[in-house]
Amino acid sequence: MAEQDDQLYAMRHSLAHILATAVQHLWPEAKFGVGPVVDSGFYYDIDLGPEVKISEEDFPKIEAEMAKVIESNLPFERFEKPIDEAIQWAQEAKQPYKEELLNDLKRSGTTVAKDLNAAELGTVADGDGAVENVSFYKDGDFTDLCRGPHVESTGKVGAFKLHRVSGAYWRGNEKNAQMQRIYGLAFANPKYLRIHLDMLEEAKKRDHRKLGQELDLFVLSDMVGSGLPMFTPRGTILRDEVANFSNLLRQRSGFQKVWTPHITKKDLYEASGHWAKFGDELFLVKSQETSDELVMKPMNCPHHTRIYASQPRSYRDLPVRYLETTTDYRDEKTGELGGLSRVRALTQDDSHVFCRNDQIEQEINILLAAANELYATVGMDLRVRLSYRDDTDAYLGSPELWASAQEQLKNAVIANNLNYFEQTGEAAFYGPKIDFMVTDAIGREHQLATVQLDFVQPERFGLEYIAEDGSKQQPVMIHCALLGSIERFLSVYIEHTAGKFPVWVAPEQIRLISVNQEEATVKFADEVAWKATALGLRLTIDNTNESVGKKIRAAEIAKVPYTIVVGEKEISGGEVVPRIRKDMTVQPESQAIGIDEFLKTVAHEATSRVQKTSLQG
RNA sequence: GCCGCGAUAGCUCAGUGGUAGAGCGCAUCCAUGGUAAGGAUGAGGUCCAGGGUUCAAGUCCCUGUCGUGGCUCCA
Repeated sequence: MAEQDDQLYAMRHSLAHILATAVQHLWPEAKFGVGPVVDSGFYYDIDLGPEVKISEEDFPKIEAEMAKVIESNLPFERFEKPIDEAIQWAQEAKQPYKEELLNDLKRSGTTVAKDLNAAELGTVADGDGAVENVSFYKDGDFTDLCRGPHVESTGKVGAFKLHRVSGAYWRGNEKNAQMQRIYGLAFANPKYLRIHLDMLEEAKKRDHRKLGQELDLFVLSDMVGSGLPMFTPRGTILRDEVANFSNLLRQRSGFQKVWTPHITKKDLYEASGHWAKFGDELFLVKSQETSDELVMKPMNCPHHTRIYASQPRSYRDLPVRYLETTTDYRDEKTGELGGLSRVRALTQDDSHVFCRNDQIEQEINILLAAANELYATVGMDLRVRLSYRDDTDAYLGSPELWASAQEQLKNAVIANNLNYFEQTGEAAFYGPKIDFMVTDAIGREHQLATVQLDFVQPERFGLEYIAEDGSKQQPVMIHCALLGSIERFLSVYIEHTAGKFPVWVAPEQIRLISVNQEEATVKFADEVAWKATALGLRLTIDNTNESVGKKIRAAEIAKVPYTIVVGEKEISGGEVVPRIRKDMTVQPESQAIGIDEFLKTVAHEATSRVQKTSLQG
């Protein structure tokens, strides 16, 4: 496996080189930046000067040129030059970006600038001092500075396709020149490339922004503003269903709902420390009546500490568990906004536990069990990352407290049979945390929520309880949102399900299609609707003057779980043959069932939140 | 925030300086139907907003708004 991975890496690297070769053939003035291997291919950053703009329309031309290079199957020739000669080469070749890289290599043995923080970028400087020699690769007429490895000749590069072009700053710094980044996809053979392209195609079909439009779930408006989606009746059902479930999973363990206002004096965040850290992300609100400086709340924990601190607490009162599903406001950079994944008004299914140190494990246990059940119910694989502190002094709280807390987190994770991995140095400065990573139906992993221990806010807000011995002690805070933000969760969930929601979340659970508009049909349909509503079901009647075939098609497109057609047969027999959405059943054929029994079964499926139907099972 | 691309009917989109279009949806009428599109007719437009160029701008230029791809992967 590792050998194949190495081979694929060399292929992709070689393709970046070939891309550069082709670009040089087409635009001899091109200045080249870096051309690394990435997840599913490679890219190359290229500066063609302010005049030339490469667009996707140029891809066929570039691909054709690349194909020529590949066809000629020229050997990749590797050679080394002393660093000073290499710099001279870059000057002669008029490659200022390469020259800059080489000068960095000469100076520090790495191209990663110190101020970029190599560790943070996930790269390690590969020399601890100045380098003496650097390597080059050459394919026929084009020579490129490159560490390699490359495949032996240009013919052995597998299957590729240029994917997109975008702007990128030289060395990721917006103060630097903007270059054009050409991305390519590359795989060992055409089959794997095909599979990847199909996956991208599938992801496009499932795009929550597209489905949100098609299924009438949420809308955006120029007049409301960027990053401020509004939810339609259907979308609001989705929100309510998932939020209610998330709440239920905690309310049964003693969490109590609280409510806090959406604007607050900024003093609260000065006390919590958020003002100093996130001040520029807060929306400011001006009072016309008082001199108060208010902000829209960006989070809820400081408020919850105020409720906790509103009365003296005994060790007997702990844990105190608050739950609030509420909207927070954050002024994100406009370029970061998109669909529901990143918004400026985000609704958190937030909760905070205030407990004693010795209660951490038990409390984490409750939350993990809830998360486990939530993600099992929505059918997403869950694994967690235990994020611990490292040995630096960047953390607040005593080392003993940290050690104990980390152990308790781990115990709880093990007790819940969670797939986990541990990572040091990933903790927040105020406490260790558990990150939830979920995998969706097409294999993409998303981080949705975290459980975080917090030793800092209790301190900053002077929280306390009276211990058994009469002394004042500081509680620990546990932050948890199971869904994360509802908007972001829905963006993932809509794509995970491709809009085919299970009965419990489906905005419309049953659609009743009338065969005609006769009085008896209308009356029967109304009776069924009445019964369904009494059972808490969401049923709509399609009594439009259209053909049955057309109405069924409409129900299919709306991805309604159950469709029943009602005409004379059903009225006289009292039975229906439900049309079951394909993903919900393993049985190809549907069977007739009494209408009351049908409704009861669906109602039961909704309350038990199953993904598959038991009908005709 | 920065760079690229885009915004035309409710939706998806065509329209390359000279009379605003199609399909779907919607409305009306005919057909009264049986498990993925029955037929006909019709209504529907601030061509994102503001400014400019031009005899003439949906179309070209500038600014803004909104959307979208990227700006993290290090020779």
